Amino acid sequence: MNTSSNSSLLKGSLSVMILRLLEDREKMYGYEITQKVKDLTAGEMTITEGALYPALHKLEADGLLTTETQIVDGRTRKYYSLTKTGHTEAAGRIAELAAFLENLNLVLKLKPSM
Amino acid sequence: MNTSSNSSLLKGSLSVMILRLLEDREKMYGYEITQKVKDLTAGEMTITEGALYPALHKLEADGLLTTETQIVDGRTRKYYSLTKTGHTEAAGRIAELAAFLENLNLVLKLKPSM
DNA sequence: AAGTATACCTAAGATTTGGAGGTATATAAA
DNA sequence: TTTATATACCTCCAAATCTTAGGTATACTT
Repeated sequence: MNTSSNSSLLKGSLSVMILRLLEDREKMYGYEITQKVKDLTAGEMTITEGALYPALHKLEADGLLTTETQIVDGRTRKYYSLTKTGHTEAAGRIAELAAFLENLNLVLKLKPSM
Repeated sequence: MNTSSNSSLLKGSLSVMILRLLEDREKMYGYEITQKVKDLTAGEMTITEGALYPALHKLEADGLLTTETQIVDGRTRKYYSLTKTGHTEAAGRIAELAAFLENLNLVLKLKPSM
């Protein structure tokens, strides 16, 4: 019965998105990531915090990210950035996702970028 | 530690692939689906049976597919085809996945179809 | 006789995600 | 002044989907 909520992520894509964003931006904090994704997708994609923070913590635990906490305007920000391993892994995982997406398109026979 | 196996599916994409294949083909049986996907992707994508059969059963339970069993060369084949609801739902879910993929590309900033 | 291809299936465990809930500060509105 | 909104972090539970591993059985090839 579930028409499958249009907002839901494909499981596995979130951590790759995080890695990809951090490739471009040096360092970002959690809330910033949610806003950036919302911006990039014109509000169509929402990263929920219940998914984001566990994902960030796992990437950190796996040694791909390091953190640095700052207090800005009285509020705590926890900045994440790629480690050396993180850079390498990011490249690999992004390539892997790209390959998967290509194959997925072959099966779905969707027009390029659609 | 897990470099995330390159063969793994993005969770949620399998059922849409099944629906998409059945839009084109009228009816297919499980084993045929695994081979078709392998064919379309030059062997790069493998649908495991442990994922496929539960997915088929769920689609059937949700009323999107009906089955028809035939015995061919002494072996049982269970053919699946889209119900009327299945056709409608297929269109919706494919469009939804396409929209998600577009947004994902916006975040990943990948070249079209790559 | 044994292995491979065909053809179906299930069960256990891991992973990921969404939703709901919680805490706290700053600022704007009522 | 109180309330709502935006910023900013977090955790727990339940649901869903997948991988791995196992099972059964027939047909064909070696």
